[in-house]
Amino acid sequence: MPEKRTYGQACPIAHSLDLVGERWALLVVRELRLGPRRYGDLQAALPGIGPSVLSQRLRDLEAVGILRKRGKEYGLTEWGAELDPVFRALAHWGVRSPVVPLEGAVGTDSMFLGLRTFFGSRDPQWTGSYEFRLDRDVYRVEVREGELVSLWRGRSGEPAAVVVETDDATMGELFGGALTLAGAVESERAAVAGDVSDAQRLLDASPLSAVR
Amino acid sequence: MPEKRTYGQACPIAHSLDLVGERWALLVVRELRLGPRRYGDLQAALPGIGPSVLSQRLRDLEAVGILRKRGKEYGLTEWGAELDPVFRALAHWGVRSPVVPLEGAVGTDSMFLGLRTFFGSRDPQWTGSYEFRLDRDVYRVEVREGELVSLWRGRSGEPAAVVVETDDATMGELFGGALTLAGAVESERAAVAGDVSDAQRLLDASPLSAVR
DNA sequence: CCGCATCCCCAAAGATACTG
DNA sequence: CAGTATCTTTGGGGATGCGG
Repeated sequence: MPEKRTYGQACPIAHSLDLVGERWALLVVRELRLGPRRYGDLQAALPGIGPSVLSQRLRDLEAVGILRKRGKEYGLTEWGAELDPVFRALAHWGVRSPVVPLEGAVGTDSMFLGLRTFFGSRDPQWTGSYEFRLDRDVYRVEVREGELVSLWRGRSGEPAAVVVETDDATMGELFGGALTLAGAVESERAAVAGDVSDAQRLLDASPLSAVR
Repeated sequence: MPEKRTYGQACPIAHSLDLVGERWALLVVRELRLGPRRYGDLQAALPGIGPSVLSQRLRDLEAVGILRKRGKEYGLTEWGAELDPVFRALAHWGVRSPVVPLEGAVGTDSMFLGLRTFFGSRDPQWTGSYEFRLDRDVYRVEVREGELVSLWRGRSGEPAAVVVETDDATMGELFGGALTLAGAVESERAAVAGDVSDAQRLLDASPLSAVR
């Protein structure tokens, strides 16, 4: 039995990289940040990973306690979820990259993860709950006293104050600022139950354009 | 010419990993966090890396603008230095790892990087400058109004208020809390010019034991 | 010496096929 | 759908060598 390949350093950074530094590992974890997913979901979200590598990563990450398999779903453990600051730091650094700009289609997960990462508001007056029903997934967002306190895939217990129903493409335009929610409702590309301008506020709270 | 291997995703996290996600890449950057180093220094600090991989990483990291070669020294660019929050996040996560505890000798760089990462003090009264002369390297630390404002390898312009001269091993014990600076001076394992208790305060400001 | 390039070998990743 | 099995390709680890 060959022993696992490691950097063999006492440094906590090297240790972290021993755990999540393998190719694809952090991207697998990223896919679970908004909630549990199944094997097929991960494979679809990570084009190019190949089934054997995905299996390997899932096994490794579970072995060290970053994720746990429950039935057919893989979900982050509490400790795995604590990688959040790492993702935040990487994302904040990455968007400032002078290297060839990012291109390609963004999935809906990425949009909401971007909201979580770049959410900016300290308005203590602002409290609200939002639900976005898209083509495939539902996202639930909770803002309390100006802080984004929770953001998950899938509907939550109690109903949200504002419910937005639209398709993935329109959602992208809404997050990108190319379209306002009022405009989308006007052209019947979105339906809203609740306060439209309140939901618009949430869309504006992720200053993606301001960062680049 | 085969085009570079990339995750090919628009996500800023994936993009970051395209830049620093290759094996050894982040550890090379880590070695430069306290100041420029030469090829041989890096090779010595990264046992097992192998010369070709090190060359490759240095070339790649320079190509994307994370580091720059000046004469024989490799140093971080401003953007490269902005990876600091990533290292902080990784270190904070890594020390909480439930996996087999870190073992092995820690270099002096790691000790001072630990100080930078886990420095905890908000005492606005505290301002001071410190120089540590060890076996091979000199480290310069600056605290202003309770904040660690600078920490570099090599001596700085003006002389520090407190100068500690000792060997690497003793320094490790000092940071680990196994030995007090007063005790080290007593047993002639360290020599101090300036306020001993002031320097001790700095050593105590990195609550390594409190973290685990 | 130091800073690499070269070579060889193995382990990990990519691609595809296949099975419960 | 959820993976395993197999094959090929690529990249990393380690030793050696060579030029400045």
